[in-house]
Amino acid sequence: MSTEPMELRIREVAQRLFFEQGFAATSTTQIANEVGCTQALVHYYYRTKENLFRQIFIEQIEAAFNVISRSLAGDQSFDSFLEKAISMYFDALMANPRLPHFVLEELVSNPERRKYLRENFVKKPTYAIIYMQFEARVKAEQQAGRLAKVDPFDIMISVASLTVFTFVMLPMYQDLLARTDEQVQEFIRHRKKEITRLVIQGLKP
Amino acid sequence: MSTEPMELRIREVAQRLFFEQGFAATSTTQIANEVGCTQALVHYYYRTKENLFRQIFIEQIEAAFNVISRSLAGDQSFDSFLEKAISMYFDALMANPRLPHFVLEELVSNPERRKYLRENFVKKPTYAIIYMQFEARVKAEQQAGRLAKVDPFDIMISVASLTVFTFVMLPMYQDLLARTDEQVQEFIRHRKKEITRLVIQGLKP
DNA sequence: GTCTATATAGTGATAGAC
DNA sequence: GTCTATCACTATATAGAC
Repeated sequence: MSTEPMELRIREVAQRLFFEQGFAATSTTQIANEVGCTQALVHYYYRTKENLFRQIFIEQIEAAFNVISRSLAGDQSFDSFLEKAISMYFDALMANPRLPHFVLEELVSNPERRKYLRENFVKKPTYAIIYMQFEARVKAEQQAGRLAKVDPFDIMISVASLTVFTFVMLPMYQDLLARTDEQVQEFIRHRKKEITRLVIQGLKP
Repeated sequence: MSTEPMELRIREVAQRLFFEQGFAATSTTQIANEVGCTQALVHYYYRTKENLFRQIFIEQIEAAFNVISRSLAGDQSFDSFLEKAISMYFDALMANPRLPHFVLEELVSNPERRKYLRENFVKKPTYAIIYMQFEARVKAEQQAGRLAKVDPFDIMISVASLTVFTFVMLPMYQDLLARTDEQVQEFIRHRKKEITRLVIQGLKP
């Protein structure tokens, strides 16, 4: 039996279920059952299911943006910088493998979530500045002839595609090809190495 | 007013709604409303919602495998081969931009769909042979020193990641950055070029 | 703070009239 | 082949007792 306050327990169980099943497929009744309380209590603390979801969603998006911000710091060579950034994404996501699918699915299928992302992150000067620093860095490398002439935005999208897809496809890999958890872990580590290699080699001038 | 038979009209509307909203978020009542018939008629023709969905899902998966099969034929240089394959995927998906999200989402969130994929495609000798031909081709190129020593499976996954993600992220791009349809089209064409460049450059020895 | 009970609305599916 | 009517179920949300 957990000793945590109910409000927190509800939220933790809700997060796990939203991650596993998505918003639509998770009911407040199921959350209550797994917590061991009544469905009314879920609504007592969070009023609506949407509200409960939003709190969890916001927290996860913030955490993701923090990782991205930190990954762009440092002044090593550009190759080391790319390697470190990709490594940080993979490490963060290995601790939370269902996060990419959860965030992606909600952003893609629900315009309200995109609106939230736009208002609270994309428009925020903090994040705009961070992207501009990345942009400047890329252009400097290109001026120096150390990097292929590729739009910085493309670099970002390509790294995101390769990283996110690795984790989104995990249920398929697990189901179709892997037998043990260790094999799945090994697949992730392998993709991390190959993606790093592909991107660095692919961005050579 | 459409002159097509009801059975077909129901299926077409259902496909559009499943593509736009996914299986869970689409009700047979909504399908009926948009067709202009009663909900009972949907069940008369297809008995269950699951059954209606499966017919559509199967058809789409088959079409996708056909494109993949055809993309692996030919005996040009490996670079031309990669370029042609990626080009075919993009052309097929530009005519059907919501397909990647639809198929991915259902495969990721529903074990039954993966089971279907496994039984009917992955296990089928036809497709196993096609993959082995691709594998042999890659290894030959590597023997000849024209290609980096990368697992053929990694090449497949990387191309899939980059291609699929381009289309899955479209609603976000549209919402956050693009204003017109033409800009979206241009984004897709741009990514097609950049992905082709990245993969070819990234696979150099 | 936690419960029981319930209002309200929506779902997939079927029976039976025409 | 298409409709109306309805069943059994589940959902979110709230009112009110303790």
